[in-house]
Amino acid sequence: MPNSAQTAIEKQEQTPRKKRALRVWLGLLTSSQLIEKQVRARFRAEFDTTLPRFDVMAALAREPEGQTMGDISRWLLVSRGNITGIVSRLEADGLVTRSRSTDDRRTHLVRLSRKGQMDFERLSSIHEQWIKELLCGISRQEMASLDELLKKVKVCLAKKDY
Amino acid sequence: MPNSAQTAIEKQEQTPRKKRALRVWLGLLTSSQLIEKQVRARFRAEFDTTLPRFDVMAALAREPEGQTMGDISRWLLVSRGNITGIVSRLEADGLVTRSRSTDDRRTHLVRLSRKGQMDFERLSSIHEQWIKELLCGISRQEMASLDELLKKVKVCLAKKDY
DNA sequence: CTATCTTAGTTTAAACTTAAACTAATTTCT
DNA sequence: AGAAATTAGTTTAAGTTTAAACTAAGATAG
Repeated sequence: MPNSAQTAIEKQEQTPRKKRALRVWLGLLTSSQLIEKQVRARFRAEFDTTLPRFDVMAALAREPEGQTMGDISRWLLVSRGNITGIVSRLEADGLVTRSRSTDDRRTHLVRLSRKGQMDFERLSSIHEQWIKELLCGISRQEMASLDELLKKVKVCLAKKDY
Repeated sequence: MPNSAQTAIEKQEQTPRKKRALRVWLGLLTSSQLIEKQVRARFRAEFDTTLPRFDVMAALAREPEGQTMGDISRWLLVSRGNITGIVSRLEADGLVTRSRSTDDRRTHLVRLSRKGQMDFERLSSIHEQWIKELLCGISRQEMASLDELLKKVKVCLAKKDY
């Protein structure tokens, strides 16, 4: 019975591989969640703002010329409708401006207001500090490996369109 | 001016370290988000269910005796109120049962129903397969390193109570 | 004993998130 | 040019998520 023997070997190989992948996935998820919880709590406690608001502002800060709703949505990997809501609230608070583009009248150009820029600079600097402190137990080499491995994971995932 | 010279050196050291931590954090976040998007879309398309529902069922499947709302909440790193909502919907669909504990009448014991168990086994097996496929570009060694590094990150974060 | 403190769970309000339907503007095809 | 397909953004409905307020049950301390 070479067939059933082969099956047994395959099983022996395959089950651990599945488990390893699952472990990695749970590890990624848990690490992200732990950091996110910390950052979220600090944004609320110290600046009375939220992580999604910060994320949108960070996306905008990357492009002083402004970005469209679609740009932000793709950069942050969230839905367009989601961005509509967050940008609306930021606009109501005077942190961003939204203006219709003249050449393509479908697109809206969003950019940080003066106040938005100032607020973001403050938040951004302290946010960086938080992350540094949260990961202070990880050595330079470990960070580099992690960075490298995560890049591989991203490349590997980028190909899978569902 | 030994002081300003020292400051310059510190700056040279410090800025890269901050940036490295930030890169790692963004890498973790993006990887998680990419996997999560895939899994979420597949759960919806193939089983007409959601990731949070699956997560709660997975937590329950770990303990056939049942778990309290607080257990689930702590295991999944989400708020108790959140669990109340998801468990209520799962209960309405006949996938879990909720019963008051007799010795401590504050706690409710939640467990998978027969139907819940059967559904979960099916979902769980295919879910494992998805994750394996999504991470198929990562070698055994790389998975092992990643697992190790993520464990370190978790240990390092577990100490930081805010 | 009973007043106080803590813990388990729910409820509430607000924000976030998604997928899907929709509107408006642009592009493509004929 | 005009119809059809595509794209950008919003809206909607349902579910997820949190923090904070609340209810009820148990534990503690006087």
